[in-house]
Amino acid sequence: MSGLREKQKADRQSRILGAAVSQFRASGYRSVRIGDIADRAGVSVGTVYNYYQTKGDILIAVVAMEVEEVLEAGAAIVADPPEGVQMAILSLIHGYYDHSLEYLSKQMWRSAMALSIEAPGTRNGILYHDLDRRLAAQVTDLVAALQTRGDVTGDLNAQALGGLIFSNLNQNFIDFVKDDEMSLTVLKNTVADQTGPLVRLISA
Amino acid sequence: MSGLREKQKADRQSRILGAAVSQFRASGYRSVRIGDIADRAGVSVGTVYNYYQTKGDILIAVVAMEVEEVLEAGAAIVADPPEGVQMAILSLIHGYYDHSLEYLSKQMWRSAMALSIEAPGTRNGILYHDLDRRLAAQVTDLVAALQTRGDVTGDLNAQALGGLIFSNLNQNFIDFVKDDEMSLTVLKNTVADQTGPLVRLISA
DNA sequence: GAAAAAAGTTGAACTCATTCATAATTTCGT
DNA sequence: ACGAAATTATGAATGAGTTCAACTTTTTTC
Repeated sequence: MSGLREKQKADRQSRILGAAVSQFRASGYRSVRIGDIADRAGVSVGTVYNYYQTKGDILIAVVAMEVEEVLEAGAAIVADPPEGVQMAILSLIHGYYDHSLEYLSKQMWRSAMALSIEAPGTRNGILYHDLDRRLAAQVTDLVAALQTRGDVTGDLNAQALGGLIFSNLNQNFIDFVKDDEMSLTVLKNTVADQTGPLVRLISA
Repeated sequence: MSGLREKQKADRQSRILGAAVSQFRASGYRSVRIGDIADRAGVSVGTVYNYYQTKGDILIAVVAMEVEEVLEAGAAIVADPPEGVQMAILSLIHGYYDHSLEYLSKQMWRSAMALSIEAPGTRNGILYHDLDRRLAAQVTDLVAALQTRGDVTGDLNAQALGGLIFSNLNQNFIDFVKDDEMSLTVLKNTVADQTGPLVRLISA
């Protein structure tokens, strides 16, 4: 008979998250009030705070879902990269970008990024940073895999190259979410342009 | 007879900015209340809002001071770059980094970055973005100058290379301000490691 | 099965950025 | 120099995230 409480908890947690996500997407993170989320989830304001420490926590939970899926798709590419350095690297990056708006809108990404930058020491900031770190590591893994396969010059530092490529794809993604008018196509082209020279230079 | 008002205005504006900067540096942007700034500046809360539209405006005003000076120092390097691609690029980057904490603390940078990301369409966001854009353009200018001098392979796209280098120095700077423990030395070393391979590859 | 203990829910109260109607001050016309 | 007009200063009121002491519900104990 100890299952009731757990069931109610899981139920409430998912109602709160669901209410939050749909309203964040519809009206933007900022303009959704905790009271709105509470109403839609059928709980009180205080209860929302029993499940998520801050409003930002709810947002970061969504980001985590998104990035976990992105990482999973990326792992498949790293395990068996397409032929050609350019193709391999770009398909990883495009995989990231194409999935990025599955759960989150640009506005939500902006708020999440802002949160993680302003409060890096909080649970949220750390969580976000860790996701970033894992993405960067995955890019490095891909470079290393291409080196092993002989596609990338062996004497180059995979760590450094991975960091360089990741910082570029990340920075361009930031520019993308900052500009509501910018399309995924433009984002991809910009990154292709910027990593293009590098890719040609490192190809064995 | 029409000078009194202007003098008072200039005086108040600088008192407000001064009060804000010293308190931001001492206690961090977030924990300083508008009332604290008003008290220290000898004006009312409402008056602070007559001079700056939001709390963030005050912070961005400081960022602008900082970056304008950085750009000025950078222009001198672009006009007459040190010998060697590595040296030239790193001295520009180091110039940026070394000046970056003149007026702003890491905490203040974090808040400013968060502001600019979350609200890119506001006056503040646009201002910040413009400063970023000018920094990226300066890096591109340096690459182009090095190409003209024959230090960098001529057939490479200076715009793309500049973008790549800038995104990397910017991303690493973000990591730097996010980590209170990280020293300027570590920051410089990381960037040197990551741009190193690239620099070697593009040297004529 | 009832009462005590534990866990969870609630919404009013608190803080702080921002607004706005009113009051004070400076400037201008005569 | 005086009153009207324009500009600016003021701080109480508003709105939203967050906290917390009192109240409910679930679980455990006997």
